[in-house]
Amino acid sequence: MQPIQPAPAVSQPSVVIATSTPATMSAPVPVPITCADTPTVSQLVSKPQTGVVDEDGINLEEIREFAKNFKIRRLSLGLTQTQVGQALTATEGPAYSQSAICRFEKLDITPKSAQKLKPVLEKWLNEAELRNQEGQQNLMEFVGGEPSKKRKRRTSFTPQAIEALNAYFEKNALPTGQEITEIAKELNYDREVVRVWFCNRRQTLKNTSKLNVFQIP
DNA sequence: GGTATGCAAATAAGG
DNA sequence: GCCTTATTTGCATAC
Repeated sequence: MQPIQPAPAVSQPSVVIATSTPATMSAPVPVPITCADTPTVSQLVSKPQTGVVDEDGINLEEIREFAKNFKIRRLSLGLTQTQVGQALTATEGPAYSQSAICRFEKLDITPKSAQKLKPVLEKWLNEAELRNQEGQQNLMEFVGGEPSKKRKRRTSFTPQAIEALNAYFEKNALPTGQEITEIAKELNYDREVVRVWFCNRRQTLKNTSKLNVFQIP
């Protein structure tokens, strides 16, 4: 079919934050170049100057408390993050992965996300504890439900597909609808998936070149 | 084998 | 419908 090309040399969007300074200069500020990075709950909560309530009126202290408790209660039920994630995907409400549970427990998420996730976890955990009281078997039934779900599963492109997409991108970063349809057909991916790929690719390209502007020569 | 995390796919919102 | 920009979230894999 198609011989795999050596490498299009499309430099990966590695976020290089230039901190390497000539030995003499001692930088008092850690790393000020963060383009619009929304801070996580844990970052905010560990900052004494910010109160317990953030700009959007989210009670960070309450979330921190709940997250801590959630973990304790989850472990008491003998459940893993993976199990909780799977169970959440089964019950109604949004689906979440093990990563999401992990990030919530660590508060490695924005206050907004935490605020959204908290009631979902709260409700689920209460239900799980109730089931557990009725017997271990009951809990396991509750945990192991059917998949189904809202958010589209993340597509994993094959290395060959990425290579091909990058090749198209280098020729034309903004393909027309018709072109997208053809590329999708050619590579055998959903048209929408391909369209979003181009959007994301343009975005990362733009962001990385923005970052480069700040790099010390 | 459970948890943490980097990268990037998917989504939200505004135009 | 499609774009951009900002953000959320999950797969894959390192720890």
